[in-house]
Amino acid sequence: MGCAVSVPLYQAKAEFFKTLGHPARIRILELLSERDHAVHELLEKIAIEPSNLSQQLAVLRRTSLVVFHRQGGEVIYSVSVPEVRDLLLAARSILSGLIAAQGDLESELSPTLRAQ
Amino acid sequence: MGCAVSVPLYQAKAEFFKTLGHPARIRILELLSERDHAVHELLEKIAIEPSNLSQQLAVLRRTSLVVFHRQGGEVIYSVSVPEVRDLLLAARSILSGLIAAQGDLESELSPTLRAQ
DNA sequence: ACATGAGTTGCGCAGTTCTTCAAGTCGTGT
DNA sequence: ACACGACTTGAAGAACTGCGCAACTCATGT
Repeated sequence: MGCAVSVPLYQAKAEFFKTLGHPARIRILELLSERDHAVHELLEKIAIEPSNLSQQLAVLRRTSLVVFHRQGGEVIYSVSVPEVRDLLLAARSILSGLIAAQGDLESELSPTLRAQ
Repeated sequence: MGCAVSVPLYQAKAEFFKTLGHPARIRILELLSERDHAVHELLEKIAIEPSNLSQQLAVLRRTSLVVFHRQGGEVIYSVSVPEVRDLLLAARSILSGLIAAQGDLESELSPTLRAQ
């Protein structure tokens, strides 16, 4: 493949991970990877202001991780890249490994974090 | 879901992705997932200030993604969680999908962004 | 035409993160 | 004991994000 990309790949990767680096956005992607949701449905399940939700959706749209379409009065979002689900799962497994390891160390110091 | 958690999992995930959301840190992880590196070796391959590199290493250390040990005069870093490699690969494949898709659309609209 | 529910956008402030410079620590060789 | 290379830490300003409020758009129902 010809292809030295001029926006170096590692920078694109960083951008990509940045868009995943926010609790609300993670939550949204998790919900959408179960099934499509209208904005007001997301709103019921994620406790944030409508405008805030809208902004987070805009971030996800900008990186094309989600797409939307109108249907009657509502706007329906869906994940555009199904593999995102795998990525989230991979992250969870790494994460639980890390937490378990730290838990071992910290269980004496701060028992607070343990239960996941 | 049994599981009300003190640090909700999706928040921990977001934190995790945040630590991946920086070009230098991605670069470091990529290099370390090939083989262990001393700091000055990383410095040769990543064009940033020593102190900056050190800070980014500190971020990765804080989340336990890397570990280090001294050996003579140098400090050697290694990835502590080998699965990180898979995660980076997964990200790359999603990313190249996205870039390919966007490239198709944008090549006619804004040739500006392309090479870069 | 108007009101209403569903979403989005613009803006300003508060809080974070990045980056650089200067100063500090820790080993090794002399 | 001293100097030097290899790193790390601290601090401060710039740059960026996140959040809520108010204003706006758009489609539907009356």
